[in-house]
Amino acid sequence: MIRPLSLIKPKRIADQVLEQLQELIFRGELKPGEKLMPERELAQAMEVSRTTVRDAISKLVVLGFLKQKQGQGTFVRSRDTIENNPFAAAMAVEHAQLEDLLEVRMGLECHTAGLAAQRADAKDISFLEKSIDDMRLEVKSGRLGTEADVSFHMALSYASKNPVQIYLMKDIFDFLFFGIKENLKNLYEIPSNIDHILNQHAQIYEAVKKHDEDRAFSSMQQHIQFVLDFFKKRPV
Amino acid sequence: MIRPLSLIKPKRIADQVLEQLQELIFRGELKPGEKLMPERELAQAMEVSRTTVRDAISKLVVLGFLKQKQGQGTFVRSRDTIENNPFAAAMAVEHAQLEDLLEVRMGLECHTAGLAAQRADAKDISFLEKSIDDMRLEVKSGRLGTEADVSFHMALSYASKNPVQIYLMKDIFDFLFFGIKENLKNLYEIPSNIDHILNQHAQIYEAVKKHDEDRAFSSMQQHIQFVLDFFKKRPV
DNA sequence: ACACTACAATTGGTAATACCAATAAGAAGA
DNA sequence: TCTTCTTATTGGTATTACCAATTGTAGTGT
Repeated sequence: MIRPLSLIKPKRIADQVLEQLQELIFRGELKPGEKLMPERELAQAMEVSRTTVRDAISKLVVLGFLKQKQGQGTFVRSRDTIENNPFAAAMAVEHAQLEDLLEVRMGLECHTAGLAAQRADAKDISFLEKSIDDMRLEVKSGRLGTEADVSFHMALSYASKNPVQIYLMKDIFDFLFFGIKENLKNLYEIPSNIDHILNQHAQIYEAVKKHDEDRAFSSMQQHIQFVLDFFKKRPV
Repeated sequence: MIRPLSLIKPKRIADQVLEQLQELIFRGELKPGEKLMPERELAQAMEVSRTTVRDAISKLVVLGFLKQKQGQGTFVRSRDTIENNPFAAAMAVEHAQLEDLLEVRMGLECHTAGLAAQRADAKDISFLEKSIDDMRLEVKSGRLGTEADVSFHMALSYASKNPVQIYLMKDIFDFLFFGIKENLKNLYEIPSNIDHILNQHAQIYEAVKKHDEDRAFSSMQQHIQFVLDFFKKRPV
């Protein structure tokens, strides 16, 4: 046989069920937050076993499309939070806490701050400065200031001139501010916290500007420790 | 109730099974390509139902850590492709260098070493020790010793008790040792390098064992700096 | 009338068992 | 020796029963 025809696909039933459910979600017929039919009803409606339905649902849960709660039901989850985001996946699978992520940031960003102090050029410095100013403006105009906060940390990553570092930080903050935005609100809603954060940013900025590696490191350390302490005292 | 206690975790059985399997894979006791025990045997060995085992395996398949073949078995899969490895994606998209990745490791692993020094228990210590011994054996038997090297760093991650950290490290080493293995050969092919690395591992181990956080940090710093220097002098 | 308790219904989670389907390896036959 | 059939192994599906968490409601007591 020289030219094999388009090969037959082994039609696993669970995959067919998955496709149907996925299509419902993609088309928007099942909207985020909406509750699915019970597994038993789905199985009966599609004339397959509940085992198979659970298999399909289970995959969609891992992929972040669905969320199951025993005793309540299965719900559609807004997908943009987890799309291709390694941290979202890690946090979901390991059911990790926010503090775990902050610990990782502690390692990553302290080192980054040190690198930034070594390598920052005039452009980087001005970006950092602008982020601090923007955050002040945002807060004064009544908003939370989270966007400018992110800008500051991203500017710092860019100043480190390390592309992998930049990539990772982007993933982290995407997750933080689209995945668990609600949790972070607590931090920003307290005015005194904003002042502390602004001061800490300013200290990091000064250290980077003076190319003081050690001080940049320790300033970042204090900054993240502050956030860490806040969430340890205030469990979600 | 003023001070809420540490809330209890009703861990689902399937998740516990998943954790065990994942740890075997992450620690390198199950190597890529290797075949798992049949589902029926796993269920019997853990004294759970096959349904539960399948549930756990199913998740690991979706996550890309396992691959099932009907009639053959379940096999360990390395997540070294850009589809499911964030670092492979970052390196490819940003055309980053190996040194960039090592810089990120510098931040992540130094901090991790410090945490490990604080939190390591007897089990962690023994895993670290075993990894060093294994690496000596691997080298004496003519092999490169890369697998035991990875095991050491993964054992350190586990000692930090931070799930996000563990997950990230797994991704990094999957990429390093199955994505760009060729580049790393240079490092291991020089016997004196192996000696240095073994000594550095031993120093980290001692520091962790004595719960000396600062020394663990600095030992890891020296270790990664050594590797970094090697590749800077010997561009790929 | 209010608050609390107890019970029942709903729904996802686990178990046990049987059988189907694909694969590989070995046995039987040409 | 090669082919073909059988068989054992192993993942995939189905069925049924029961456990566990959640919610709502009816009942009870004050």
